[in-house]
Amino acid sequence: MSTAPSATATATESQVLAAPAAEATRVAVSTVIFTLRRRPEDDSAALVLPLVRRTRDPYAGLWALPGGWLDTTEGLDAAASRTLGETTGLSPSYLEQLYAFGDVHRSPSRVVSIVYWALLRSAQVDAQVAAHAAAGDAPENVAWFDAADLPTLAFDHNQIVDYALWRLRNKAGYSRIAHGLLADEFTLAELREVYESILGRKLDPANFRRQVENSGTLIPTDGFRTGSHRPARLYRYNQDVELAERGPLAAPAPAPAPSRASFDSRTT
Amino acid sequence: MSTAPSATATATESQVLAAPAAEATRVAVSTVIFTLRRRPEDDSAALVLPLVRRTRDPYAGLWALPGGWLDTTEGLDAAASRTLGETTGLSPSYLEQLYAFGDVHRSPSRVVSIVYWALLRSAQVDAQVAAHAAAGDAPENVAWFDAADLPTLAFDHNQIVDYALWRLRNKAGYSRIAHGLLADEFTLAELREVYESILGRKLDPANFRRQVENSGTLIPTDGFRTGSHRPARLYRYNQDVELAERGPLAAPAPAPAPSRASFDSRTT
DNA sequence: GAGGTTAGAGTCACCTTGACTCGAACCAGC
DNA sequence: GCTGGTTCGAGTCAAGGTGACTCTAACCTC
Repeated sequence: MSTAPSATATATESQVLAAPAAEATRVAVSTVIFTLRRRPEDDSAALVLPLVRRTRDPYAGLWALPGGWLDTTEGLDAAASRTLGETTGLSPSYLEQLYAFGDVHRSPSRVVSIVYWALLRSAQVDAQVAAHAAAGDAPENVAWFDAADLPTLAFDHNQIVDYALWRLRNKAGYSRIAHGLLADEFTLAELREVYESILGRKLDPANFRRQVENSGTLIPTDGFRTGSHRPARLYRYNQDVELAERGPLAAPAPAPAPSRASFDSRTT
Repeated sequence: MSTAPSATATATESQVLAAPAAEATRVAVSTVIFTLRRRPEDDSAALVLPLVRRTRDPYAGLWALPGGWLDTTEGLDAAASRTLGETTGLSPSYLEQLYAFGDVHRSPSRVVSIVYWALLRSAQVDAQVAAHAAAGDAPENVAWFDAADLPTLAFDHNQIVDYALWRLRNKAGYSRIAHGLLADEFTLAELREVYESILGRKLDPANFRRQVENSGTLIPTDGFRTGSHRPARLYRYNQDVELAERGPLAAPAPAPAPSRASFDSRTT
């Protein structure tokens, strides 16, 4: 079975099989999906993303972003969720369109890729992976890579990941994007660690607390996280604030089934 | 997500091989292009954009964004420039990808539209229109509309324009986008008027001057604009600063012939 | 020459931010 | 059960940016 999901991934952007219909342009959908993983060595948090090893010819053997062809009966958002699920078994907590790549020579055949970027909560990764393992359909040919240390990828996917990382860092500065990487309840230290790993620099705990408390996006709970030194209060995101900064794509947007275009979607 | 991975793979492969000509998804490119026009009545500046009246059936008679089909031999940026030129005779001073719209029901047939947004200097509009009129190939069925007061457009184009306006306003806050609407040399009052018409509110002249002077993006010239009261110094944009905020798409971006992805491209 | 208008500089209060200090609460080791 | 170490969480202070405002210089028109 192993080859099944990877076949899907391979079909992405290949068109090798037949070079059909002479010169037809085809539309693919790919997703750059990040989550946080703890490095064993220094116990720091690192951004990681899943890649799929290609088994067919354009760039066979190389790693590529999960994706697939756009189906004629589904919207772009739905296609991103579907292809991500088929290739990796994952479903994101946040999903947003990144960019459309359509250079003539980015693939041997003519392919326009609508690329999404997504976030995943760490706990969800383990749960979803475990579920698939139990069901016996664990996706093969999928591996997780440190976003800061990628090999050479198929197509223009290195460039795409760079752009997604840049967008993530940018967006972390003015939106509540970090929620997509955290569980429902979290301590301020955990939230701060997410921002530190995204932005790549240390933040002052006191100042971070002041800023995030004044932003009005957090509501304190009665819970505390204990286990090491002084207990830290648990917080939860205020669901009422998220609509603030959104653009006009918010409501009537192409937002089908598993998509969750929450937060601010300032797109940049 | 798939029930059985093998089934998924099969479906995808058969789709690839079948190359369903009947239901093929097609890729279109459209552009929302803004310029400033002076309202005769109150002498204020207004954002206007050109629309094309449809002569064929989906939404025949309604106004739509200029655009056309993506050619197999051109990149997305090139297609945006080309279709814009073919339909309106205009070529923009700034061009950036906006969003890919791919809802299933946004058109009777299946169309994915890669939409760009662009800016045009007012002087260029007159020059280009005059050039086409002299050459006898003035585009028909093109009219300019106030961006704040549009009729019902074809397809989902009203929503697209709203999104482009939102992006323009957003971007005006942190980039030098206004340069795309001004001539090479301009006074601070002219620059301020551009921002005021984009943002829709008055700005304090003194504070505006202080901010823009400290930003380092302007270089004063020796010229003055005279004619009304005290002469105002002419400024010019500092071409060295623009690379600052750009993302990784800057250099290797799909930036072909007439495209000019200058300024900051923070995408939102 | 007088009055009006715009350019451009300066002042002041307020807010945000980074850097830093300090006490409170808890854990681990002795 | 005491002590030292660590983290939480509150507070202080200076620096820089911003909005609101004032003031003078330079030019226009009548």
